[in-house]
Amino acid sequence: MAQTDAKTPRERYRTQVRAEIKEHAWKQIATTGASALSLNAIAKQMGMSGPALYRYYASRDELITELIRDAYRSLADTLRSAPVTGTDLAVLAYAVRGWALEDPQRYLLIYGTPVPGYHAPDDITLISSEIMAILLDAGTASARECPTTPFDSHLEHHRDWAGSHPAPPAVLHQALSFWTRLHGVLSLELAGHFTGMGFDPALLFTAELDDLLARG
Amino acid sequence: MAQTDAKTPRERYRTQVRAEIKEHAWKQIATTGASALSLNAIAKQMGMSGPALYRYYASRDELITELIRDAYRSLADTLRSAPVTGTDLAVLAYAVRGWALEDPQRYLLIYGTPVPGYHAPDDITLISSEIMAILLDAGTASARECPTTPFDSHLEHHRDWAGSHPAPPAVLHQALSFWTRLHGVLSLELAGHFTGMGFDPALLFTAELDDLLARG
DNA sequence: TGCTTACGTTAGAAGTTATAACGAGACGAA
DNA sequence: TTCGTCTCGTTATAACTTCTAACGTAAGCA
Repeated sequence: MAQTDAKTPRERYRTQVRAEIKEHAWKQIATTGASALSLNAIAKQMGMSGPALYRYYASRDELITELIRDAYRSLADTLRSAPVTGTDLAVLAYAVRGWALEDPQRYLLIYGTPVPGYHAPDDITLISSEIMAILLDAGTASARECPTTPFDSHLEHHRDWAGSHPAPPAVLHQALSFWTRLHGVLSLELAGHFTGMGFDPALLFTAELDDLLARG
Repeated sequence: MAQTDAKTPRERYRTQVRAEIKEHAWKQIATTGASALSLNAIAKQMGMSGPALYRYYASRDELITELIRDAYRSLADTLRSAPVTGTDLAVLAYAVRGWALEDPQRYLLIYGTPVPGYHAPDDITLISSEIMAILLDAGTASARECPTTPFDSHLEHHRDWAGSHPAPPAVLHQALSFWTRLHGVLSLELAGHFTGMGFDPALLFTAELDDLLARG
């Protein structure tokens, strides 16, 4: 997580309290959602009175931003340490799904409805592109011949987001489809839009994934 | 919209004020998002003081529920009046996209991150299944032969959500994929996750749609 | 042994949702 | 027209929220 090996005892205490605050914040978010996160409630749970928290986080937004950052990093770490055996984009998909189901609110904190005014700091978009790079790596490894679509041609000249990654347009396209399709199923499932419909969301997830991998 | 032809002048006034409240609520949601909707602010904009609104809506949740209901109905109406010319599921897709871009927060109010405790009333799920029925109708009209997937078999015995609709499993599957894929692209686009990436979200939307319609 | 700095406290401002009590006025009926 | 009822909008209040300000204490450092 954060730098635990601080120099002064003060810094060590500080980072430990910050971590404890985030701990309580996650517990609260898991049950009430991020929009209902209350600094006051966290403070009371920790046995100290309201404004004390502002020594550690300048505002509620700063705490949430840190939670978002941690969530992104957790997802990136999960994907990086997924047992990708050569051509398996599917492993990444199930890693994402497992990570999302493990803590739905954590997934929704990243990919759910954003606050209109909010703008993510640069380091968060960095982690985001790190995640895309992992997808591109796996996609490149399992690349296969498939007809070029108009969107592929478009990506040929609009691939800034891929940075200097050597993946061809078809792989870029596959990574984007991978992202949007899995998010489509996952977000609707986590938001509860499938409840009561009767079918198994896991099977729809697998079906979407299979269709994506068999494309061409 | 609502019943404008009420009997007594009192009821007429009441429904008009309720409509005006929603009007202001939508304006506020469009800029600040639903989570920041303030009854007090609406009241002040309408020239009356805070608690007066509670004569018209028992709580903030009730107002938001009504907004969600209206949003669902608006989407259903948009789809029903879309110029579906026989085999065109694509027309429905662009109708959805147009409706979503017209007021992103309205789309996110329906398909965005829900409040964990919230449970939609029955009439809302009715409208939701009405929307699914429209998709199934269009899918049935443009049905084509395609290999049966494991998920199709699953849907054969888990199709309660389709009610008594005569669509075969392959069409049910297509409707679900239609829903999840378009939502995947749309929600990420509306949430701003594509900003700065350089490519055109509309083209990715079209690519996903084309791939869906060419499946088989 | 001090000095400094960080921490936690209480007090308070400016918001929010929501309830309670009250006055005024509009509506419907006699 | 007059009268009773019922609805509406008001103010006051409670219980929240985030966040700032001022103050005392105590821990760390020289």
